[in-house]
Amino acid sequence: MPTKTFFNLSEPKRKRIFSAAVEEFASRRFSEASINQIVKEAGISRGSFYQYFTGKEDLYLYVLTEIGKEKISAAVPHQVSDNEDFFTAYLAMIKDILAWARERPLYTKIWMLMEFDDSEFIAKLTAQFPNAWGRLRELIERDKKLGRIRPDVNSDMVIQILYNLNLHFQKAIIRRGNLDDLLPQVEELVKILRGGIAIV
Amino acid sequence: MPTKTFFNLSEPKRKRIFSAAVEEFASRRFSEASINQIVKEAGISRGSFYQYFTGKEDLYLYVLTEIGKEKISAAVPHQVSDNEDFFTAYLAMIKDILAWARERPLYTKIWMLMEFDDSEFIAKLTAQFPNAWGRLRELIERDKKLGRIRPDVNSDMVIQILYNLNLHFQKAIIRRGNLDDLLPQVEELVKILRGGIAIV
DNA sequence: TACGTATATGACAACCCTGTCATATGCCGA
DNA sequence: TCGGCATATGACAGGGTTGTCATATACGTA
Repeated sequence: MPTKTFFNLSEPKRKRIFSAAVEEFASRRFSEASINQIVKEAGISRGSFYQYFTGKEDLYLYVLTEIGKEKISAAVPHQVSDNEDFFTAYLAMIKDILAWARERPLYTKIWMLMEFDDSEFIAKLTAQFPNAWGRLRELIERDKKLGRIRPDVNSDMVIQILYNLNLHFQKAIIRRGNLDDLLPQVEELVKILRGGIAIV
Repeated sequence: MPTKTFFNLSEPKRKRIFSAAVEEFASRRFSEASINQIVKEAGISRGSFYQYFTGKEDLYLYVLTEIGKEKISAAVPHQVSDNEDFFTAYLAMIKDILAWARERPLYTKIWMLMEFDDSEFIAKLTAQFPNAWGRLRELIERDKKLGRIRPDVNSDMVIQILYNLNLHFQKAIIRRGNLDDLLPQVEELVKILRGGIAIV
């Protein structure tokens, strides 16, 4: 948690620091991110930084919290009804995420880099936050009971497939800003997931 | 390529350096690996290192070449016959990899860490080597013609699914060195890929 | 033995990084 | 105006990294 001193700062200054942090954390993994770079970019002195935050972890947590706040207030949580099956719910969710990725590419990149950081701190962090995929898992279980999904499939594996492919799509977005040909790909993925690829 | 001086060295000394390099490259990504650590472990001086190799890249390339030599001489390349379909071929490939991983855990870890390194050097390196996934793609195409795989599925998407899940498994292995529960997971993945999860 | 070549060495400069701390400046109320 | 508190600063120490280079030692041959 940032210090009282930090919150006493003027909003422009706070935003300057926040932006600098976002920029750094979106370009390097947490473990490689440099406080030096951040203070330079934010135009504050090294000493000041340690008067605002106890260290890099503190700042990172603050950035994540702020991003989370904005995301919650921005995203309209997708409502799932009973006659909407898992597949369409997933597609809707993906569309939400893709929209968010287009709107806030830096935030998305921070999230992505977090995925590829093996530091102790990041491991602990991701372990704490229960992700959105948990809700999706529940949908699979529900559809199993409703007779829409084969009860013998491993729900976790399905989530793993979707989660990792999602990561792949995000990577693609960041590389080449175009996301028009992405939705067809997701639809292709859903098609394969739904019916498999083998001829029986 | 290492210098003439390096190859003039006694075999024990060469092996000592090689082992130290393997150990370092198996515990940190290439970009994070430290020459200091390697020379310390190998018991040679910093100056000597630069008399053997032009730099870290040179050493890394040498290590990869040596590993490649050993792999080629050790692994019996898996032969794919016509009556063996894509799924069993894929499973066989995974089993080969797992066997190799058990035999040479450090080499496998080097290969895994390479996947998660975004440095320029590693990007160029992996771009050069045509990967095993290309061959797998050909198998899918073949099975489409043989009427084993639905011709309307996107082969690239199938490869993407396998590749990204593979990446995920790698990550899990790196985090907690256990690879015993991997095969069941891969089998579950194949099951889903084969027949899908929906009830029609 | 003596000399030239091959090999080994670690100090060095240069460049990163972090966290601290004595000092300086700003601000506000008495 | 003056004191006291809040805030800002950058030099500093200590740690890491890399690549170089003058020097020292070993080795082999004449």
